Amino acid sequence: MTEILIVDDDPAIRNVLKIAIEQAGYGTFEAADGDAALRLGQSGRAGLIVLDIGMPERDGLEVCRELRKSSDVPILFLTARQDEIDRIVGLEMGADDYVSKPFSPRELVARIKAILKRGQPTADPILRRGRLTLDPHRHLCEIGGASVTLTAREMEILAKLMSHPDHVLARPQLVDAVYGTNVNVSDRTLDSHLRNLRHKLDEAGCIDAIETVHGVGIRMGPCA
Amino acid sequence: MTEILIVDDDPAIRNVLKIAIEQAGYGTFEAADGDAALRLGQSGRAGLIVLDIGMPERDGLEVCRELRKSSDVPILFLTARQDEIDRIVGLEMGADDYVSKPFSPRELVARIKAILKRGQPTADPILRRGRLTLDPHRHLCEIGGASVTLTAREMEILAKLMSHPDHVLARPQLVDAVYGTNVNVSDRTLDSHLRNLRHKLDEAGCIDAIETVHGVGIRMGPCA
DNA sequence: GCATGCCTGCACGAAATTTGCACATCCGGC
DNA sequence: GCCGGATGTGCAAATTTCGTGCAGGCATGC
Repeated sequence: MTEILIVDDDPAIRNVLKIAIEQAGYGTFEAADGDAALRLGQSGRAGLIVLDIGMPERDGLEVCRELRKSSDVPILFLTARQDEIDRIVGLEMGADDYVSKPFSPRELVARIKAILKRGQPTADPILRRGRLTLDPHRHLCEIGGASVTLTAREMEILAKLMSHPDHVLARPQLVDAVYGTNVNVSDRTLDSHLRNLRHKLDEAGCIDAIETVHGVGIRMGPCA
Repeated sequence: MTEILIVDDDPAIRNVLKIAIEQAGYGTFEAADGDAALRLGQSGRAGLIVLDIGMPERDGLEVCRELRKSSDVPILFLTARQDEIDRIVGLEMGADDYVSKPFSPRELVARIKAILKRGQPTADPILRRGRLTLDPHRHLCEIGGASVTLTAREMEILAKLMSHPDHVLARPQLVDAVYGTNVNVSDRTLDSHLRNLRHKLDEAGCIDAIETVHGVGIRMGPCA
């Protein structure tokens, strides 16, 4: 049976959630603060996490960010204020959906079912690497919460690099990935894009994320 | 039947693991500390090892490092803290996966099945020899955890040597392996590369890892 | 039509590597 | 102990690979 982790600092709300969700046939377990949420979330026990954003100390966004480093568990956000919503609709968090307070239990359960039904295919393969997040499908890139504007080519190159973390990709491989085979583009062109990409990543704080291995190729570094 | 070695200093956790794993149809046997783990692990009886990182005395990382010198048995780490996770994701350890405490037995079993199913094809052929680890695909070289920077040629030569441990390779063979046949490079050139390689390995602590057999060729020594 | 942004890729300087010469050493056989 | 071939070493030229500044070509939006 799928188990759902409920995270909210308000016991009353936790209880409402618990009842609604269990009545829908899912198991539940709870966390009252960010730290506990993180610990339980990382256990892998949860098939989905209902996560309140507004919590003292470690808030939901932060918990989500941490969790995403090691897990792709679906997350459904609970939000109280409109401006919180703005912060999660972006890809930043890798949130799967959100529900505003006050919410109707019935709607909440419906959202949960929808998320679980669409199953694993978290649809868009969102690439993560350290503080760097890339969603090629939506053409979005963020570093530690700040969004970075990339051009089409930059996005393609970065996506290819990120989909093979740590691996050294030869220039021809990269060119093929971006332009398709049997296309003739100069190595200098690739370099130009790499330069722009590096510049942007550097500015956003990911210094030296793209490494050059002389005579071999390009590698996606840690992006600490 | 596949037998799984459970290593943890906490008897309670060992028991949880034992029950979960046996219920999944695997046999188990246990070790309560690093020394025992090493002894049992080297016996070759285990088809997989579940290894706790946080143990007094000889910790899991050290056990893994030792085991890797002589075995490719799959290892699933148990970790309690995030910073431990950081240390194993690198290639250094050759860990196959990890599970955070507290963990759900179900997930643990799922991970075990996944690892065993994916079988041997540990994907990238990673060369190991004593404290020396070489990953040609990632163009990474590590000695006892410290990374060593190699150039393209050095990497090729070392890879060739490591893929024939203890065998003496004639110079022509080495040259062919690196440059392809019917290429004309001076023996002095190979010597130059060997010199640089030796220098780097020495500095990193692997002294005399590359031996010369006068009149015959080059051999990859133990790299103690 | 014009401004703006992106894609390409040329020319050139900067670096990182590779190569191998000239000479010192070493090894093994006699 | 001496000799010739096999190796190791210091060094610097030759080569290969990169990064950068810059400019033309295009497509898009106004």
